Amino acid sequence: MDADWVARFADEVIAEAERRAPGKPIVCASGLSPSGPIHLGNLREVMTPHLVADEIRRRGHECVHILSWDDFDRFRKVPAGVDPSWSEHIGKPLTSVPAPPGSPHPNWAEHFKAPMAAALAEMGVEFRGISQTEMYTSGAYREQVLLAMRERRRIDAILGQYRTKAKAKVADDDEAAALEGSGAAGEDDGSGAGGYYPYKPYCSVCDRDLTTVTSYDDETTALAYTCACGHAETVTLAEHTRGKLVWKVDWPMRWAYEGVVFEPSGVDHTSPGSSFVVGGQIVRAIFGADQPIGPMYAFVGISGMAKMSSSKGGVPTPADALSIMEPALLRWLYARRRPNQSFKVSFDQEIQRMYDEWDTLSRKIADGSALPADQAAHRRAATTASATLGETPRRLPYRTLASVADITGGDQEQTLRILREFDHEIAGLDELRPRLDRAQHWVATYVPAEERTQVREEPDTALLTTLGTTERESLKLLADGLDEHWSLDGLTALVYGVPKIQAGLDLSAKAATPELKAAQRAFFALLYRLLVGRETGPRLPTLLLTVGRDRVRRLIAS
RNA sequence: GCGCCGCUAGCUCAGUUGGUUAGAGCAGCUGACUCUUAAUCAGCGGGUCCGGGGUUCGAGUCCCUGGCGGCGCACCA
Repeated sequence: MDADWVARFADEVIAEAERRAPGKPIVCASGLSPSGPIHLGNLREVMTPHLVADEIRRRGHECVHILSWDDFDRFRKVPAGVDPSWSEHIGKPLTSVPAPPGSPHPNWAEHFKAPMAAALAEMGVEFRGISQTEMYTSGAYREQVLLAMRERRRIDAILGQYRTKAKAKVADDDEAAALEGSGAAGEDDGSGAGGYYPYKPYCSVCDRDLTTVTSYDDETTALAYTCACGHAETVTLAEHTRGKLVWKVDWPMRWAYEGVVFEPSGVDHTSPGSSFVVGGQIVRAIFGADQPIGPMYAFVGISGMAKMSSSKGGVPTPADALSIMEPALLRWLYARRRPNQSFKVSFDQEIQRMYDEWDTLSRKIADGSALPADQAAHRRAATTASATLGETPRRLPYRTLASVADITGGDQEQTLRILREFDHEIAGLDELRPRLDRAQHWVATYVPAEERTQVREEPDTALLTTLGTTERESLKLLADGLDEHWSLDGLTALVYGVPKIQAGLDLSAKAATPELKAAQRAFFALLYRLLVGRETGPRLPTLLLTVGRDRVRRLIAS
């Protein structure tokens, strides 16, 4: 049996589920707020339960992974890059805010949910999405809402244990004064004159949550509120559906409602008084259910996209990552590290090393030499309980594909011709996809222009005129040999052979004296300077083939 | 102030409920190769498991205590 972190959580969850509700499907959960682009950090909120749920299914247990879309949350702020006029929607549910201009989606929440759902599908993540807007507005949580309101004083007391601001500080004047002086805003006191209420209605006139509950009657469920827009009314909570429980009550309510056994959360929920800690008390005391097993996951960083992300006005999303790597690789990044460990998703050169590691691991899996934990991570990345993720039929190294994409600029014909020199059995580019597409996209989108290979348009006459006779001779030898040696192997022999001939040796002589090696190195550097204006570049045979005979001759003619 | 997490090879990390001689990848070194540019293949070396105390026949693993680093919280979802 595997002993990686996923298997250990699965052990724990299965045992706990047996204790709580024997024989029932096991529930793992994720929650996402579609208030903006859903990034790679948020993906961990989904991948962690996904991997655990998938392991549970592999073991033959019935398991459902629910993904709660917190689309009934309030629209909090207008992100940079969006028309400031959207500020009029602040306070409305995310599903009532218009999508950003040009979006094909009906509202703000849908605009950000859609790409995430597509990325998850591509990654083989199966889940049951639950719109909180639908749940609340359909009255699904009716009983729970009424219960929470009935128990508001006990909820208030639980929350009160963690409240440190001035309100409850009648006992210690000095400390209260000190807190006042610390600059914290003291005006937003959730519990108004009428007391504490865990339910917040959206105003029936302006649809914003700038409301204050002023009274509630347990018998009739009559709830009176006022809104900052001037509206005031009394509704019957037993029939009202345009409002929600405050977050710290909402979350534990859903744990109980869905019977969640496993739901991780970000490290920002670890503090005393945070929603996970308070939620644990509330779910037990008010809703009579247990808190899920909930590991805290660390943040996911990125590398190599600092400039891009700021210019695009956002952080990279799973879709961005999938544009430069295959789904299995992205899954692997989340499977190989324990949740409490942070890691980075690479958009820079690191991705090449990442792919090398992945290919090496795949080979070790094939010949059985991989370590158990590595085997587990690989299997979780490449397959799920119900599917095998699509993979590239013929897998050439990512760095090779990237290098070819770099010098061909994505030209199909040239790409095929050059790659065939690496692997003669390639029938067509299709069998190199989708890895080839990802590598090409990476080069085109994320490799900085100054690191791209740029073949010179015109000869470097300034350099050519300074060359000595030996160098001129070497260039002539190369130019004269191009026709005869026009293949990957032939050109390899030629570029190494030119310095040999100049040293009085035969083209194919076996010799590797330090002097000859130095001469070869110098010759290569000269060719790079003349062809691409730098000291180094892609392997010369590859480069020469790509540039073409005539252009090579033109660039090195002295 | 309160709380969470981390500290194992040069780097990134594995190390079930304590149990032989603490393992991988990358980097490094050596060798092979007419294949330079972070090529490929084969092999090798490399650790005071943050410090101190304790429990135990036995501690990287458990307890206590210091240190360093990262992050979060104070009636926001």
